[in-house]
Amino acid sequence: DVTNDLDALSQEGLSKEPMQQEKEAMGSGGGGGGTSAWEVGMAAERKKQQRQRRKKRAASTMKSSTTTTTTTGDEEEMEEEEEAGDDDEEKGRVERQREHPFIVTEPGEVARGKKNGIDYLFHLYEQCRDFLIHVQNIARERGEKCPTKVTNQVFRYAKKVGASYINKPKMRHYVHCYALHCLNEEASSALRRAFKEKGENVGAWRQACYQPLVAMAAGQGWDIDSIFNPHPRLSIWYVPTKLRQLCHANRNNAYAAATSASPGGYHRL
Amino acid sequence: DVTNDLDALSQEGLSKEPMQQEKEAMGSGGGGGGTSAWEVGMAAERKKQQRQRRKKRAASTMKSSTTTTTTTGDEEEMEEEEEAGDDDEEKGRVERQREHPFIVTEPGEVARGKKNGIDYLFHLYEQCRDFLIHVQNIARERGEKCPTKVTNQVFRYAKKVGASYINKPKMRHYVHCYALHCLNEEASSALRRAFKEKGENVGAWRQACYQPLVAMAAGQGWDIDSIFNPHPRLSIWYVPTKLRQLCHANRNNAYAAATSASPGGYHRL
DNA sequence: AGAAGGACCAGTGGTCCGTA
DNA sequence: AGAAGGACCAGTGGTCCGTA
Repeated sequence: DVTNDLDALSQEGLSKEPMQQEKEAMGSGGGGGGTSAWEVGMAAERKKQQRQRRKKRAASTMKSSTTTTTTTGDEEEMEEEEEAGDDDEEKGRVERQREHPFIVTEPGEVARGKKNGIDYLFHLYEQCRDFLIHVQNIARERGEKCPTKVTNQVFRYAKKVGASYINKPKMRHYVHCYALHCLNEEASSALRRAFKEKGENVGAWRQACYQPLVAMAAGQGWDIDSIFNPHPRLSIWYVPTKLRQLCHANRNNAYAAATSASPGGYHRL
Repeated sequence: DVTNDLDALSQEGLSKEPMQQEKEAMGSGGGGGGTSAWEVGMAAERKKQQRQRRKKRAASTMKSSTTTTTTTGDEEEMEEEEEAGDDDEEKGRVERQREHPFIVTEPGEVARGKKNGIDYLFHLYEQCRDFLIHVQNIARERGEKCPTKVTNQVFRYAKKVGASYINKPKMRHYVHCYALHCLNEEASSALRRAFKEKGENVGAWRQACYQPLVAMAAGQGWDIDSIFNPHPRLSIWYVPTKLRQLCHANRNNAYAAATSASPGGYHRL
């Protein structure tokens, strides 16, 4: 009942075709307030990206790919003025819709071509937080138990209110990147600029986000939970397994180093 | 590896045959310190209850009851000096072992006959807390995620270290009784005395434990979580569904009463 | 009838791997 | 090769109901 039009609207044009059926389901209601600084920054981009939204709703029978047209990945690094592809409609194919892949952008930068930027990625985390708050309010109203984290229930709610571009594997995949952004925006921004500069792909940037977090945890006895939990926007996210493991491994290494600091293992005695 | 002999030992003789195989598995190691006030109080009772512990380990094939000997429930309200029944061994049956049922006892009172008292019930909750703390320590040591509640993992751990008399359905069943004990020991004790006096069974006492808790929650806007969470011994237990529902129902009733307080529903206008 | 607890079940956290 | 996400799976919270 409580549909979150605001969040859905703020999406407009950011991901290239984020929600065909969802828009239809919600109606494309006129712009409500609450526009964030980031959304304002994005506004300039929007005009050139407001098309392609029809396309048959992904039929559930679609899975049987009749003619395997080997689509080579050449449309990837397209020039920015490709004028927003109606290429899908051209052939009338019923395509599997997915979000455009992320590229490493610096803060404030909008991804061009069929790509999404990192500001957009982080925005998804804030949308999830809003969805969680809605789910919590509904639960309290009904006297049901109230989730403290972004759970399956929250992802289901996101889908229900039309944010089909939000899904669990994606959000879990980049949690630690968002964590760095929350905890040390300076460091996060510097890392993004550096990786953009080097022309690194998203995977490389994502990997590089771990180390600064481990360093922060080291200052808390490698207790990553004590880093996540006190932070209001981060505490609602499960600590990623790999980050937890990295912290643990570093703690053990530090301990091993400390206990064999002097030649001959002096500290062992 | 970290076996919790202490807790297991403190059980000695309280439940009649709490752990036959478990004792064997753990060895009946000599008494370690850490004896609680309640355990001291119980010590006098122990001498008369230190037998019956052999009995074949409950065979897993046991389920097919060959000769259905209709055991009538006459041995129930036995006199207290029944001298601790070796009756099981007498017939050499391979019986399904379970804990003796609870009876309503007043604080400090030990159940006689094949019964367990309420102090013993509450002691089980404290054992679970100890098990949780062990599980948490192990998790931290391994750098794994650390439970904040008594989870399946904790019940599994309890079984592993020999506390087979602890199980999830039982602990969940009486959580709110333990909650009242934690939050208002005076009220809890008074209720126990009253229900023992009236000769009520455990089920009736258990039901009666809900209302005082709802009344406490009412003082917090019927938010039962705000009652459980700040309490160090209670916060590790999930709020029982029925208690949550009762609080919600009472909130709604109170609201309905408030909005139709004057004749003719004045407040509605 | 009253009660203990094995065992089941719907929905979870976690992430792999078939897909594009 | 790099990436998005449907869908699976082991183990969870919750408690019913066959058992004693």
